[in-house]
Amino acid sequence: MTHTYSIGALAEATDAKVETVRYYERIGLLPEPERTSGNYRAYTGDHLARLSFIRRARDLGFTLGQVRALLGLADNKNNDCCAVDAMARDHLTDIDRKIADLKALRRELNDLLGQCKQGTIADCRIIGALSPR
Amino acid sequence: MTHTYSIGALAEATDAKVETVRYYERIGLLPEPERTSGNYRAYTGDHLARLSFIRRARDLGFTLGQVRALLGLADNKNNDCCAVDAMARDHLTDIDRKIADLKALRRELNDLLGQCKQGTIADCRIIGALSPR
DNA sequence: GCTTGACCCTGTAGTGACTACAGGGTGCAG
DNA sequence: CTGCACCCTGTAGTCACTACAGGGTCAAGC
Repeated sequence: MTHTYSIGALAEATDAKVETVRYYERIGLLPEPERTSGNYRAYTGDHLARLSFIRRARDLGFTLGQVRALLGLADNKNNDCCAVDAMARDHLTDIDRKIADLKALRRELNDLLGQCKQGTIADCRIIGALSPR
Repeated sequence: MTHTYSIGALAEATDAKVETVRYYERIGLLPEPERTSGNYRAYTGDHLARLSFIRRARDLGFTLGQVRALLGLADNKNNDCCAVDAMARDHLTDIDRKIADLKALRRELNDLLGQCKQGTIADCRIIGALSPR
């Protein structure tokens, strides 16, 4: 007798929402499970493994499209590792760019706050910076 | 005779899309302009100033809700500056948190890539890290 | 067996900030 | 006049969820 999971149990085991699990099934990322006599979804350990993979990859910031690709690669053990490598490297490049953008943004806001003298809007350096010159 | 702008001209002047300009009008962020006899929107310099403000604030990462609040503050020159200040500070806190999150993510991906030895999926450290233990 | 509350189901729509498309009208240079 | 760029409205799509409506199922407790 193989152990099955309800959708709530599967969601809890993977720190996902029930609705998210149903969403992943709808978009084809997670295979449809068998159903109980009451029409409840009955997930297996394989579903648990797959969903864990998905959530972990999402936690690492991969898009669902990328997750789909990673799953495809993982499903065939003979695939070359370099495609995974390349995806991770591309993703790292994205992350580096986002960090740089955020740092530039932080610098600019800090500058504006540094000029802020506490008064009325008429004197406000931040509002002034947003307004056309 | 006051100068007016077509939607295309306004969009170009503010580095926005035409569709975005219409979107802002629909959500009430940008006031509806007069129309030409051909039913084309005829924007004024005031619209240009307001849209410039909006785009600039978006560039700084403020949400549209925050932009709406900033516009409200800017519209009354007698408002106290501290509300603007507080919004900018909150935003800075958000940015700091995002940077920290991205850095943690980068560290983790770097670790995984560092362990990557180039082989098949069966040996892949990244796939291994994503798969349940 | 009945009740009740937690959980499940499907279908649909909403979030935020855009973006794209369909189908049709306007303006103007050539 | 023609052709092309631009305009219009209305609707739907993107991404990754998230929420809600209305109804069914399950199981513990009485």
